[in-house]
Parts: sequence; C-alpha cells; structure tokens
Amino acid sequence: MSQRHTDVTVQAIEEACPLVEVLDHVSGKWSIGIIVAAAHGPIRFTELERAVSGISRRMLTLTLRRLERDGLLHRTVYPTVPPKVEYTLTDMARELHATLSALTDWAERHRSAIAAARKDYDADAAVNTA
Amino acid sequence: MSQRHTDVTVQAIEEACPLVEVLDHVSGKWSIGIIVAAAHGPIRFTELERAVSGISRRMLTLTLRRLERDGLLHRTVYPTVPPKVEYTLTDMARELHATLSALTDWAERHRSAIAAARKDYDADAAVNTA
DNA sequence: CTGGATCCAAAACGATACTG
DNA sequence: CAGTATCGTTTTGGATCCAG
Repeated sequence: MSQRHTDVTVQAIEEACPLVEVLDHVSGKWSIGIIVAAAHGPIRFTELERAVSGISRRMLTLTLRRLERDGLLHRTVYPTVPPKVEYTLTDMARELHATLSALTDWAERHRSAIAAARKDYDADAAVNTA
Repeated sequence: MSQRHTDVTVQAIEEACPLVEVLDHVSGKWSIGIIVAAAHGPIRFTELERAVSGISRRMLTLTLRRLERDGLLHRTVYPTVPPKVEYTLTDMARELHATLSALTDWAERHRSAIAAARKDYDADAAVNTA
C-alpha cells in the first residue's frame, strides 16, 4: 500500500480486463435486477416485468436475451396457449448471484456514507460557485 | 430454491434496489478500471490516463469527479508548478475493491464457459435463420 | 402471454483544441 | 500537468404498435 508507481500500471490494466468483461455482460441497469429476481426460482416474463420495477418491455426482452446468450439464464418455453415462458438461473449465474450479495452488503453498509459524501461535495460546489 | 412465486417478488425488488444504486455509481465503462488502477497507492492524473487503457481525457475527468463526489476517491492538489494532483481510494472504496475481486475471480472461473455459451447461442441463431 | 419492430429522445462517449 | 469547452457520434432506453 502507498508505494510509488513505476511500471506496475501495466499490471493494473491486465488485472482490470476480465472484470470489465463481466460488467459488460452484467451491466446495463437491469441485468442485476433480473438476476436477483430470478434467484429464488423459475420466474415468468410478466412476473419479471413486475418484479424489476421500472423496466420496459423492450429492455426486459433485450436484457433477457443477453443473459441467455451469456449462459446466465435458461429459457423454457411451454407451447401452450396462451404461451408461457419461464426463466431460470444457470449454476454459473447462481454463483454470480452469491458473489453479488457481497456487493449488496457493501452497498448497504455504505449507503448513507455515500449520500453524505454527495451532500458535502454539492455543498462545496455551491460555495465555490457563489 | 425452486419454490413458486406469490408475492415474494416484492421482496426481490427491495433486495435489488441498493445494488442498482451501487452499480449506477460504479458503472460506466471506466469507474472500475480507475478503482483498480488506484488500488495500490496514490496515482496522478496522467498516470491514470496511461493505466486505464483507451480512456479519453474527458471521460477520465468526468469519472474521477463522480467517484470523488460519491466519496470513493480523495483528490489532493499540490499547488506547485506544474500542477500535481493525486487520487487515492477512500477506505470505503478499498472495501469495494476487495469485494470486486470476488467478481474478478468469478469472471475468470467462468470466462470460457461464457464464451462457449455465446458460441452455442449464435450457432442456434444461425440454424433458425437458415 | 410473450415478445419482435420501429421511431425517437436522452445519455454516454470520443476527439481535440484551448487554458491556468 | 491537469484539466475545461465544444462538437459530433454512438449507445441506450422509453413509447407504441403489431403478431404468434
């Protein structure tokens, strides 16, 4: 910790790359919400639409396709009428969900700290503008 | 696991919200890269520009401001000439960085699985289009 | 019910010239 | 060195209508 930089920077970017990949797949406001919503069992399209508050039909579809494509979701179509489709997390995604809980914990531990930091920052900005 | 949905969906969204907040602050192609780059000690603007490969001056500045605003980065200005500015992770951000490593691990464990899933998905798509 | 297709607004991003 | 300002491009997302 707190040692000087030389060419360790190169190591830094290599360390970051896989993570950037993950977040590219998992990012987009909605992926996480969907994973969490699907975490405790098979869930249908309309249920997801209600569970992930604020999502539009379009974004739901797009995100579902991306998650399916990345092997995080499994899609089961029941050829009934009306149609019924269930989405289930893959094992891979279930591991991911467990990992994400660590992030949730972090978020909850520091939620108020972040809010406070913002408030301070904005206050400073107001002073410097006045 | 694999129980039916009733009104547990409500719980799902509440569980997701804080996490969505985090990712809103930490998201954007560059935040993570910057956090990783700053993780092993104070780092200067130009060093960051080189460490986070592909980032533009503009995005670097914008992302730095946001991270600072959210209390993840501390900015130290040395009023010398030429100017010198150092960015340091806050304690909060260091915790976050540790948490992110879990994600990195997950990504590396499943990198090839994701690639394979994609390949299959694209193959299917090709068949269904033909 | 599940979702594809289209159109449009907004946000994120990139390049680059300029400044204290 | 460490940014800011401006412009153009790309990506993202919402609204809506249509279809199996």
